[in-house]
Amino acid sequence: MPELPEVEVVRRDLEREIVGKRVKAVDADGMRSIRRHHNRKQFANRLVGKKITGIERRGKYILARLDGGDVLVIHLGMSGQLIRAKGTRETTAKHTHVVITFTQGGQLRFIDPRTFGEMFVTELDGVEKEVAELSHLGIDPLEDAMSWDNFGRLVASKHMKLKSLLMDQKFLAGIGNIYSDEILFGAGLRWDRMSDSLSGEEIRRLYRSMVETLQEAVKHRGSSLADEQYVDLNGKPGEYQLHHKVYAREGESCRRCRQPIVRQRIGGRSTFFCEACQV
DNA sequence: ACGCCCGCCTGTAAGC
DNA sequence: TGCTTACAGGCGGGCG
Repeated sequence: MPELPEVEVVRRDLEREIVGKRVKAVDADGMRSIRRHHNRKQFANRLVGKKITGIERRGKYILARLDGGDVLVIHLGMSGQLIRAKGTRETTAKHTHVVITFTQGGQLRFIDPRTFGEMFVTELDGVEKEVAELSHLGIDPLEDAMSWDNFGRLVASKHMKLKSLLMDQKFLAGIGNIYSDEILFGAGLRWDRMSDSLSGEEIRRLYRSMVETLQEAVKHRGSSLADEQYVDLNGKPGEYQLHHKVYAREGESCRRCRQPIVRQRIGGRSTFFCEACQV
């Protein structure tokens, strides 16, 4: 369940590790992970011989720019991992779907048991030079700086429960189940508060909590939970789970008021919050 | 316009 | 012990 902070950690790792490298070979084990392409050869052909010139992020998507203008887009889905390998001799993990080998040696491997993730190569579109396939994405909370009152106007323009709004990728790109709960705790707001009911003070708290929570999570290299797969490019788990205030803490005492954290299931998903601290 | 369900997936763990 | 069921949940699509 990599969300914005986990994807940002991997982006930074990739920036250090693969920028400047040239693709020598591409192996894909089937079509599931590269489903936007016609076949494996077509996917490989758009990568082989290309040099990686930069790594960007849009919400939960990683964009690896290639010389020649194309972009390799990567989404980790629920269980995707990008892992650096020294070479072919390193044992291949189960569910490895794509292996990119560089001319300078070294590999980038895409491992994804649940196969919700994907990779595709596309061109940059139009004057804006954007990825057309990602044009539906909303504001990136860390990349697209904006004033809190502008944020407030956007929030108030919707009539949605706060958690749904935070997780709506068309509105804000990058926030999922873990960080929406953590952000709302930080803001002292319940998940089911309506977005057009917030006072100026509450808007400020929400905006501040969103930015600070995501930044803190990046600092601690993201969240790795017992039942999830997230690790960085070197296979190392994150540590932000140790700082979670509510997520996966049902029955444990609130770090602020000592009352037990409550779990509610909404639409098949778990939501964690403190009934005393969040109003 | 929004809420909610489904289908896509596999690994893990709890329940019978 | 071994099978079945629930759960984890991002995302797109469909329906009310």
